[in-house]
Amino acid sequence: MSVATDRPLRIGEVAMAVGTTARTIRYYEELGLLGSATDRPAGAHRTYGPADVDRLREIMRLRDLLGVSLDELQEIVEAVEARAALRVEFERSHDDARRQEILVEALGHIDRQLELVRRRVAELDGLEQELTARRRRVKTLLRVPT
Amino acid sequence: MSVATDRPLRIGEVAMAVGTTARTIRYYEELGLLGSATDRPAGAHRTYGPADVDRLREIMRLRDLLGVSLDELQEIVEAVEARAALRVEFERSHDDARRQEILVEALGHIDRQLELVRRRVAELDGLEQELTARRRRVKTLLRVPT
DNA sequence: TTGCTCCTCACGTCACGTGAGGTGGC
DNA sequence: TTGCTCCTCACGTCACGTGAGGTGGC
Repeated sequence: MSVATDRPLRIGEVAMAVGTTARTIRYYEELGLLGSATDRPAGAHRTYGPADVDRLREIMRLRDLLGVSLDELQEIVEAVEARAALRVEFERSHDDARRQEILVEALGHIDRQLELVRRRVAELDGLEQELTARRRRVKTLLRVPT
Repeated sequence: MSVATDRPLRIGEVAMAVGTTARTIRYYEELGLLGSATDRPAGAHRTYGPADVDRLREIMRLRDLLGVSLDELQEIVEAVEARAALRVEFERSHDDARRQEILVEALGHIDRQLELVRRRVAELDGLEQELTARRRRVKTLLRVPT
């Protein structure tokens, strides 16, 4: 779907792709949410790969949909990193007990996020119920079915 | 469920009831989201009735669940007011054509809000799908069913 | 009268927006 | 070389948080 060249992207391209601004991306880097290339010379352009784009997209989705502060996001991102690290360890490990441990931990991370998502959905469902109830009342008064 | 006295509430009580702070309530009043008692002497305590509490609760819900800015909220609140005014007019009117018009307009307001709510729910559903998919993969690796 | 909550400034903070002035890559 | 996007300060803004100092009602 996207342009399939693997050429590194510049900050403006990334911003456009994920629907934000360059300023926001720099800000997230400053906060440590994005992890900057440590070898970038002062004043040089930032470059990004597909993994960076995915990561930013996920951060923004959590921010928007769950309404968490960037402080809380920091924690979530750390958990995501931890999961990635665990994944690598998992792939390499041949210790079955350790592999089990890693999976259980990963499950915990996922379940905590699911909790947040489901609570939100429930709240939104409540709002939707109310709105549809109102809608029905108005419709009834209009004498037009459904 | 709540304390059933109809005694007017003070700002701290309202804040506690709806889960916010006095500062926020004053700020919303300043922005015109809440409509202040124009006859309150300078320095006198603010008082609130049940209708005020309901209104604040609705504003906060829209803010949190839909993630709209207070600027956009302003518009929504105005729409809510308009609807209330139309409701009064509707009750009093004996002109059937006018009554129809009012209902149609009310329907439009409701449908616009439903649109926002449903879009959000769809986005959250997407996120939930992804998380449950991940969960399933981990579970499979753990060799524990569901 | 003593606490408590309230009041009004007013400055601080978080998550960016928005220029100002300058440098770097097709 | 000319545009364009990028860079780094740095101040502005929105939605409040947080005292500072003072007044008002059970």
